[in-house]
Amino acid sequence: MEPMTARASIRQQLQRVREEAIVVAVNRLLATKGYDAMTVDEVAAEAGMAKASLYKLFTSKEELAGAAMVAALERALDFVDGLRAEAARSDGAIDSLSQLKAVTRWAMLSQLEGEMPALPSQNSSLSASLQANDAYMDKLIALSNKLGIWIADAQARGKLNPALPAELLLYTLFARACDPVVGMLKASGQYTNKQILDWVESATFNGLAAR
Amino acid sequence: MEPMTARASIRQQLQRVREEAIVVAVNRLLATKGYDAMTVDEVAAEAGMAKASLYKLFTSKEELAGAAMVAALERALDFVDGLRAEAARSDGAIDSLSQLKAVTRWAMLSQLEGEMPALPSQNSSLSASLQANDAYMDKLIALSNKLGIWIADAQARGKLNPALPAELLLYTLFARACDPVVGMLKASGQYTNKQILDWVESATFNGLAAR
DNA sequence: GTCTATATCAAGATAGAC
DNA sequence: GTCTATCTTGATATAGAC
Repeated sequence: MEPMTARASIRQQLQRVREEAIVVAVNRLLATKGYDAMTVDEVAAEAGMAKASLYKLFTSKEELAGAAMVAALERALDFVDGLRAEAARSDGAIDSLSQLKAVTRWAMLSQLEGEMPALPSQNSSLSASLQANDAYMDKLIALSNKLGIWIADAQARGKLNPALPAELLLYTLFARACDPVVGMLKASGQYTNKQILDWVESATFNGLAAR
Repeated sequence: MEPMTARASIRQQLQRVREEAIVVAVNRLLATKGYDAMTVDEVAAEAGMAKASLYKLFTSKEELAGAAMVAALERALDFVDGLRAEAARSDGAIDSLSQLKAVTRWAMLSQLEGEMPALPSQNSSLSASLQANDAYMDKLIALSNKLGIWIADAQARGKLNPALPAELLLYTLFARACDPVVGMLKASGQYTNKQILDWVESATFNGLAAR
């Protein structure tokens, strides 16, 4: 009996490694080309296996995208939790606005490095399947809740504009994670990543108008 | 000879009407579903003709999209020219920042009404063909130049943040025309169009942070 | 369990009748 | 000039050998 479970465990680990390779490939392709332009052939090639093998682990292209989106949300949640832990250690020296700015910068940097899968534009066939994906929805709601707490706090303290609905603030932060402006500035090739992040952060929180 | 030219002119007008019906249909579909999800069958159905007839007037799906994008840029240029005329009449009472805000609101309202075709996300097969489309590029550059003049003026007068590169300001205004936040707020169904426009305009120019 | 080869299908594009 | 019917292609998904 021991050998059997050991063998099973090894198999599971191998399978897990292959699954992760696939998810990484999907993530990169979603970030660079988007869902529609991504083909399953490309995913298989990049993950180093035949397409049929891939379909043993994931039953559809939509499921592939779902797994990559879940992984991206997990990274975001990890980052947010890291910030919370840091803030707890710093004993109140880090306010919620700084944390929101840090998440925004992290998301934009991920985009610049080709690691942030693009949000499904509404009406895509993808968005329907994502909304039916429990793992995805759970993570999305968890992330929204954690950001929502910071937003409410920042508004209550007068750091974020209290006249704006919290919903708009949340959506805007999500939108920055796949803001085309970031990619356009990078494509122009004249600026460093730090400049781009500083400017877009400034534009997001302080606005385009002079203060 | 007269009858022939008269007949030809009538034919041309009929053709033109049909072309416009097609462009309107493409525009609506691009605004609601995006390029990839839009099918030529849908376009033909919505324009009220067979697909083969449509292909007599436009040689490819990419050309369809190009024509719709050109029409959208022409609407934007018309609106901008209208603002310039108005400002000329008002004798300096309307400053460039107000004009930029007005264009932004107009673009977002067009989006809310399903009349603003979505910008091609980079790396799309569409963006390559658009960059090879002279009519499109001419209008795009013309619009960028006119907005660029307002931007430079507003920065020189200290109305727009002079620390931000003009390129970022321009890209940001274009991005607002297809900002997913606008659609998400509308989808929530709780807000009027005016509220949405006011809030997103405020977020864009004044920032999310309290002033 | 993995791969080669193939089925299936949707969508862009066209032929040919009228 | 317009339409019906068809071609063609590219991509998702699967069958079956090993």
